[in-house]
Amino acid sequence: MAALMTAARAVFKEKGYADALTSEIAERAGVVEGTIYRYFANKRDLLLKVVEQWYAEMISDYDQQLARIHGTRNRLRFMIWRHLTVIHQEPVLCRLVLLDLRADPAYRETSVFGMNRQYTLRTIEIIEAGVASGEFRPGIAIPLVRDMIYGGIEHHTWAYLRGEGDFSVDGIADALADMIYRALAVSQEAETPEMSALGKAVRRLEQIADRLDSAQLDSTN
Amino acid sequence: MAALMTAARAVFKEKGYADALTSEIAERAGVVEGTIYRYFANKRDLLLKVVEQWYAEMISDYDQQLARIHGTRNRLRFMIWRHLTVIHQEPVLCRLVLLDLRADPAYRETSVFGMNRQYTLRTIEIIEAGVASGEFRPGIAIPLVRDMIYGGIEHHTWAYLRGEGDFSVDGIADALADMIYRALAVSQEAETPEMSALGKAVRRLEQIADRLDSAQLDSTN
Amino acid sequence: MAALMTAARAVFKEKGYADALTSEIAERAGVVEGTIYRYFANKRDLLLKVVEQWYAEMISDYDQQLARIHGTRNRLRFMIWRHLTVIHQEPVLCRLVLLDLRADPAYRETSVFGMNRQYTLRTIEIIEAGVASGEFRPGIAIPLVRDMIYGGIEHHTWAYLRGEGDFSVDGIADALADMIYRALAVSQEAETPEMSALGKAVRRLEQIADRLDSAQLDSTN
Amino acid sequence: MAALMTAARAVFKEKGYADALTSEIAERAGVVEGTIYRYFANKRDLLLKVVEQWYAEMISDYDQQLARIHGTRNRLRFMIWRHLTVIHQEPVLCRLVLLDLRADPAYRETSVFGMNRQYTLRTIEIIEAGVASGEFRPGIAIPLVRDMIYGGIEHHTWAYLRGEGDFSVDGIADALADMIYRALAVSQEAETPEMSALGKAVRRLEQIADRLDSAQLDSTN
DNA sequence: AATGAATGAGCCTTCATTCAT
DNA sequence: AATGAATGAAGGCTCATTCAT
Repeated sequence: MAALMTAARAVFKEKGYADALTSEIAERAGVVEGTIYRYFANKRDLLLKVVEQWYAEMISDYDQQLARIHGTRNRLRFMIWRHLTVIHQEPVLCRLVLLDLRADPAYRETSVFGMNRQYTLRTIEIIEAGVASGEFRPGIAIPLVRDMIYGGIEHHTWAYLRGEGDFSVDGIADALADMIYRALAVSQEAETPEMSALGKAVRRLEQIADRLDSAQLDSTN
Repeated sequence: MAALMTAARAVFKEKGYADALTSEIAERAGVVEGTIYRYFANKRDLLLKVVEQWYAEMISDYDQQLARIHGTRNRLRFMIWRHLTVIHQEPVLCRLVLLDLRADPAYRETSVFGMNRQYTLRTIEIIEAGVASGEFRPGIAIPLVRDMIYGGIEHHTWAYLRGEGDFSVDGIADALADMIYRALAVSQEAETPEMSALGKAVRRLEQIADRLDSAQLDSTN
Repeated sequence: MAALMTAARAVFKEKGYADALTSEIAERAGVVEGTIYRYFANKRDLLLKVVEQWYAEMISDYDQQLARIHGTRNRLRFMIWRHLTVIHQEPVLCRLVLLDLRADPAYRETSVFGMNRQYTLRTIEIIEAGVASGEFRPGIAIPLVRDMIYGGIEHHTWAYLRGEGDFSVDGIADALADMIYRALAVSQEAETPEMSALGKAVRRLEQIADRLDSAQLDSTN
Repeated sequence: MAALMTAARAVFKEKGYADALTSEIAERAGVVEGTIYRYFANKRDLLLKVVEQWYAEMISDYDQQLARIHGTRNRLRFMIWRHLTVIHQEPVLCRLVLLDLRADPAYRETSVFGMNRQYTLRTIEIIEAGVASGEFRPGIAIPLVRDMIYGGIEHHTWAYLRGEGDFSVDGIADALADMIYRALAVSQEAETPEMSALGKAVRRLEQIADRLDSAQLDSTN
């Protein structure tokens, strides 16, 4: 039931999982507590369904945006930037996933586990494509790279997830994307001042080209 | 009191924080429950003290071992390998830190926060030394590198922390150390004469980009 | 829930507040402990509700009886006599109010505070009416008179409230009513033996008239 | 031990009895907890001794001041004013006596009970002297007067004892002393000749009342 | 006289879940 | 489909007092 999902999402966002009361969720949805159990096996199942829906929204959004971005470096940066944005916008839901779902022994049997796989799959595909095109070295431990990205972001944003201070989505995205790119790139010769400047110019042009693509898409819809 | 710390550590390792009973801790230490509260403010304080002691042991061990290891790459790999080893040997205590301590809003005021800083400080110093010696590039976002290392490890070992399967300490240590090294190392190539021509090309590209940017801005406003 | 209120009242009367166990209250009401907390915020709230109900009973009883009693002196004596009777019949509940409720810093925000106001309001109105009719002096500090009455009664019955000995409701009522009347009456000439005897006779006749009134009321219902 | 008494009095005044910790009392006295029990049977005994000492100070002070005050009315007012002053200056200690000592079933066996007797004895003696000198009526229920005074004051100052607002020592002393005086004073008027006729009328009324009483009894049985 | 470490019993409260209506 | 009243298990914490040294 949509009203229950909406109510649950709101309450979970305000209170977190443990402090969210089924009674409050029911009240906000305009039903009695017992009704929850007609649609959801238990409170945890309700959380699972809420997070599932959230992931579905995110994945769909990723695909739309990613379709307009070209170049391994840009796409990689986008994935990082987008994930940082999610954390920045929904810290409480992120905490729920990290603490209440991922830590559960049954997490792997969970639908959210699968959706998270999908969620990070784009990053892996970008890296694989980079390897295939020769832009990245062969023999890279790709899952480990994925963990460096997502784990690095998670680690870096824990204070924010805890409710302390803030962080710069763009700044972190730039620095992290650069570092990951360097770790994977086939040669490291690029670091003369001229090559660095060339890289920047090329990236600018690519971004402009992306924007032109998007503009075209928008005008045709 | 040592007996209480030992007992608490054992019970926390077996049951986790929430499922650890103060009554069981007291019983194993051979005292009554009330005695716990002469030495510790509450159950959480007991956890804090246990983790503190554990960190102290680890930090001391690190320093002893690190003194014998030379070379940036070796030292970096050691830090990674050692952390992986800790997770491999004490997954439950690691979970406690990750889930029960780090997520707490008061974590920053905690002694464990400070010890964790110390714990990762070695890694930061190694990187700084690498930069100072010219082995690593200048201008590296060192805290972010730290987060890639520890967050990457954490992310990679979550299944194990959850109690699923196993992981290869040495394999991960090698792959991760290599990746981090590449991300930080200066380029091996020297500057070539043709680079001056590159500079000219770059400047031309930048001018094109500027023109395109201006054109877009005009049409969208 | 009525059963819980009944059970709670009984247990509070037997054990006092601190020694009353929620488990026993629940058991006597034939429900489980948790059920208490569906109807009452906590143990103290339960006490509050029990005392509230008791006050409501008393106030209603007062009004019924007071309607049949005429004459300032008689009405004043009735209020005193009735309060003494309450203490005589329910010493433990009175102790609860005096020690556990009235001493609480939040007492003033309590519903019982308001009901106690109502409870003593009758006395104040009787005195006010006495002043209005010229029977009592003008300029009397009425709240202080109320405190002399209720405080005097309380002070006088503390040994009984403590469980020691007994006291004569009628004797104290007579003596106290007389003293209060004297303190308030407009002239004190009445104290010749003849006037004293006259007063007694008149009061007897008034009481008989009251009884006749009541009898008539009863026979018409 | 004086240091313990001083420390205990301070802590009791700050925290009240229940919230006063023996550990804090010991600490302030510069001894360890166990030492308390060398001088006092238990925490309650410590409270008793502290209150005893306080009463002794007060009684001595009373006697000094009372020696200089003459006239029944003045002496009575002084007793009232002095008691109000005590409450005004030491509300917490007063609460301790009222709630923690007086309510105790063993209060009567307590030394404080006796001292409180002494404390109020002065008031009783003043009234007795008033009766002996003919200033007050004979046949007064003196203990009840004492209760009206001390109970009235207590009732009137409960809000203050609870920590709410303030009260005027002098204003209340005046009003209460006046009221008590009126309640006790003999009538000012002398007997008049017509009173003998009144006697006859009274006797006739009594006879009517007797007949009515009998009639009622007959019809209801 | 003083220490100070150890005692130890006991109860209020929570809230997801159920199931007869 | 919805109600909503009832369930019921479980555990951290306190602090005055003791007693061997």
